[in-house]
Amino acid sequence: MEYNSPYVPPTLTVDAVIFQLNDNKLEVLLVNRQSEPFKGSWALPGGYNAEGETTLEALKRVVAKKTGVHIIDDLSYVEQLYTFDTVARDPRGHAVSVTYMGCGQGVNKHITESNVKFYPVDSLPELAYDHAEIIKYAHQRLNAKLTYTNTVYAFLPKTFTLTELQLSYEAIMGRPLDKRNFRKKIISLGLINKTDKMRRDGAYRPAHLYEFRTPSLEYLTRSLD
Amino acid sequence: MEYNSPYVPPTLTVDAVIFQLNDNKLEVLLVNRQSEPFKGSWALPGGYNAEGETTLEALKRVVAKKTGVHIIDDLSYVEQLYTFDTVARDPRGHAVSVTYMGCGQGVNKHITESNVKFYPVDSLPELAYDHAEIIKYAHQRLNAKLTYTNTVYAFLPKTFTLTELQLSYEAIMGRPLDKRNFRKKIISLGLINKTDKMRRDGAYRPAHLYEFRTPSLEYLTRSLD
DNA sequence: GCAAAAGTGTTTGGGATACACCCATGC
DNA sequence: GCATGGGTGTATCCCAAACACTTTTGC
Repeated sequence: MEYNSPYVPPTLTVDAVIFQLNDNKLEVLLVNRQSEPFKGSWALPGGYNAEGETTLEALKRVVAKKTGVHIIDDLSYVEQLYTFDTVARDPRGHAVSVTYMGCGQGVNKHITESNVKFYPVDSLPELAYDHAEIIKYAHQRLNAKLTYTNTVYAFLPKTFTLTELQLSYEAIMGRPLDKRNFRKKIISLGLINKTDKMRRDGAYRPAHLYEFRTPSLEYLTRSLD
Repeated sequence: MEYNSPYVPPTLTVDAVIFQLNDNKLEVLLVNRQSEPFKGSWALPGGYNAEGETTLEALKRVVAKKTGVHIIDDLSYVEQLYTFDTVARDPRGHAVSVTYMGCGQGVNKHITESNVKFYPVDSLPELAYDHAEIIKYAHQRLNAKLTYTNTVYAFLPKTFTLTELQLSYEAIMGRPLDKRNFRKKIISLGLINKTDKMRRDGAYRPAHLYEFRTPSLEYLTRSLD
C-alpha cells in the first residue's frame, strides 16, 4: 500500500470537550446540529481538519466559527485527549477524530451563536455520534488530573476564597470533602497564596482571597484525594 | 471550509513504540530506514493509514510487514499514546501521526527482517523524524503507568521470581528499590499469587515462582513508588 | 442577638521508609 | 565450607481521616 497503490487518507476531524463550572456544576459546551447527519441532536463543537493546519489550529478555527469561543484566549487550559477512529462521522465513510479537552472560567460569556449552550455533565441531552463516550472519557481524565495536578486553577477566577476552591473540587469530583482537612492539605501543598484582600460577599463574615502561585499546569508532590 | 471548498485531508500515519525488557534493560523496537527521507537513520515502525482501516488495524498491518512483530499476538499490552501533528513526515507535506505504545516479553524472537532491532532506551541511535521525542513521551507514560497500574505484567513471562519482578521495575523506573519494602508492598497489593513451583536457577537457593492474578490492566488501590 | 458563612486543632491508624542478618542450595 | 542469591521483621515518621466549636459580620 505504501509503495504502489494510490494513497487515500481517511477524513480527519477535530472535536473539543470544553468544561466550565457554573453554579458549582460542571458543564460542557454543546452545539445543536442544524444539518444532517444528527440534525437536531447536540454535539461537541468540531469539524474538519484540512491539509496544512495542525489539529490545534483546526480546532481553534472550527470552535470559534461554530460557537464564538476562542480556545486559546478564552480557556485557561487545553490538552489533547485521545484520537477516536471507530466512528462513521459522515455516512460517506470512515473518519478519524482527534479530540481535545479544555477548561475555563466564564466561558459562556463568549458564546455568540444561539444554537450553542453549556449543559451540566450529569444531565446531558441526546448526543450525536459517539460524543457521549468522548465526554465520559474527558470527565474521567479531568478527574484523574485533578488529583495529581493543579488543574483546578483553570476553572477559577484570579482570586477566590477557600470555600469556592473546595466547592470547585467537589463539583468536579462529585463528592464532598472535609473542610478542615481540605484547607490543611491545600495550604501545605503550597499551590496557593493568601492575598491581603478579603471578600465581603453577602452580609456575613468576609473571607480571605487566595490566588494560585502558578496559574499553569504543575504536578503535585502528594496527590489530592 | 466545511461547506464549500473541496476537502483535502492531511496524510495520516501510525507509529508504534514497542518496549521489551532484555537483560534487565528497557529496549525499543527500531527499523533502519532503507529509503528516503532519513535513509540510514533508525525510526519507529510505522506507515500510512488508509481510508477504511482503523489506526490499530493500520498499525497491525504496517508493523507486521516491516518487522514481523504482530502487535496483537506478540505483545501483552497495547494502548494509544498521543497524536503528533507538527512534523513533516514526508517532504511533500504535513502529516498527522497517531502513535501507540506496546509492551511484551521476548518480542525480539518475532523479528523477521534484518534491518530491525531492539535498542536500549538509554543508548538510542540517531533517530528519524521526531521519533526521539515520541519515545521519550512513551517512556514517561510507561513510568507513570507503572506506579498506578499493574502494567509490569506485560514485560514478564507467565511465572517469575520476586527478584525478577523487582529488577523489571527497577529497569523501567531507572532506580533501585528496597528489597524488603518492595516485597511487602507487592504482596500486600494482591497483584500476584505464589505458585507451588520453584526455580533452581544457577546453582543456589531456589526461588518461589509467582504469577499475576490478572494478566490484564488493573488500577492499583495504592500507588507504587 | 441571631443568622450565615469563615475559620481553626487534635487524635488516631496505616502505610512509607530505613535498615541487616539468616537460609538454602550446588559445588 | 563457601559462594551466591533467596528470604525475612521492626521501629519510626508522616500523612490521611475523623470530628465540633468559635469568630466575624450585617441586619
